[in-house]
Amino acid sequence: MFSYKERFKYFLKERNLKYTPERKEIIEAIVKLQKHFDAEDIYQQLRRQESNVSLATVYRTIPLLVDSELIIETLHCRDKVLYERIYNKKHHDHLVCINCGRIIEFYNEEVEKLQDEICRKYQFLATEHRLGIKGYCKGCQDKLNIKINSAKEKK
Amino acid sequence: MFSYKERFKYFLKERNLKYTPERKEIIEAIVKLQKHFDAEDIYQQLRRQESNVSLATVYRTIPLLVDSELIIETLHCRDKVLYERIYNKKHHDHLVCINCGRIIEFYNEEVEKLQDEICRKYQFLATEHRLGIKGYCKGCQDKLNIKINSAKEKK
DNA sequence: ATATAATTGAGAATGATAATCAATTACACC
DNA sequence: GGTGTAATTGATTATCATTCTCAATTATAT
Repeated sequence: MFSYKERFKYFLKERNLKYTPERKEIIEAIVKLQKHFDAEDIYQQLRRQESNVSLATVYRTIPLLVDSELIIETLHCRDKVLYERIYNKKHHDHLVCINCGRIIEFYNEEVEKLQDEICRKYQFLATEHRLGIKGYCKGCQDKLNIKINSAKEKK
Repeated sequence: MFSYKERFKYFLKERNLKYTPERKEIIEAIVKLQKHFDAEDIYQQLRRQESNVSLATVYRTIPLLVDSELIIETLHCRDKVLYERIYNKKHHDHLVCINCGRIIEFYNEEVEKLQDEICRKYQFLATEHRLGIKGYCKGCQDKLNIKINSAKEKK
């Protein structure tokens, strides 16, 4: 199993692209980031590790990271695109609290199987799938005093 | 069962908001739009029906339409937010072709049940859920000569 | 070492959406 | 049916994430 850096290097070579110090530093930043992050988070992490890679380069590098399957676009949150690392990670889906922003990850084998079934039915070749459930986490339900079965009343 | 217009009127009254000619025209436009649409599509439809409602008002009205559960935000496509009507419509999910943009709608009872189960497990109160599968539709698979099991090679 | 295509940073451009504000208007109350 | 007031509107400007431009630089194949 290759490291993120090795995998990226290989991907770049495969496409006759260059492995630059900037790309190396971005990979190093990505690996340090936890959970979900956006372009600005990567940029901030670069600052933290004394790197001067520009935000433009961060934006330019993101599609390469996505294509090389090191990260994936997961959610849109407040007009921002959020990514997460996927290399050597198990696929999962998300529960997103619309009140506090908390993200709960889950994996359900049955859901995966059903998706395969659905794709077969429509002769669809899936490259990616995403199940996102939005609502209120337990904490916020209590805080807001929302009762089960009345989510629709609450805004 | 109320019409879109009646439902919206009622919603506005409930909140002490006004039922203006502009809002009436927007509702009329929404009802005429097929499938998925964005703010600009609503604006164009308004032009078609001789209405001069401004784009600003369209943007301002969208959250009201969402809150009143007449439309729902379905997908992000090329930096645009797409909506669709949901009042008196059955819930469904989407298969989105990343080559031609075609959207296939489907409904799967099992998936719905599993989602309820997952929410129960995490004590999560769902207000909305979305299952989006991206990939290649049959037509594009043929056109691009993509073989099943090699989606990952293709970009 | 050289050639060349890829890459970079800085800043300008884009484009969807949101905010501002003065003028207008719906509607609850009399 | 008038009145008062808070909501609404159009026009315009602002915002802000993301993309583009371009001249200068650099990685790498030969």
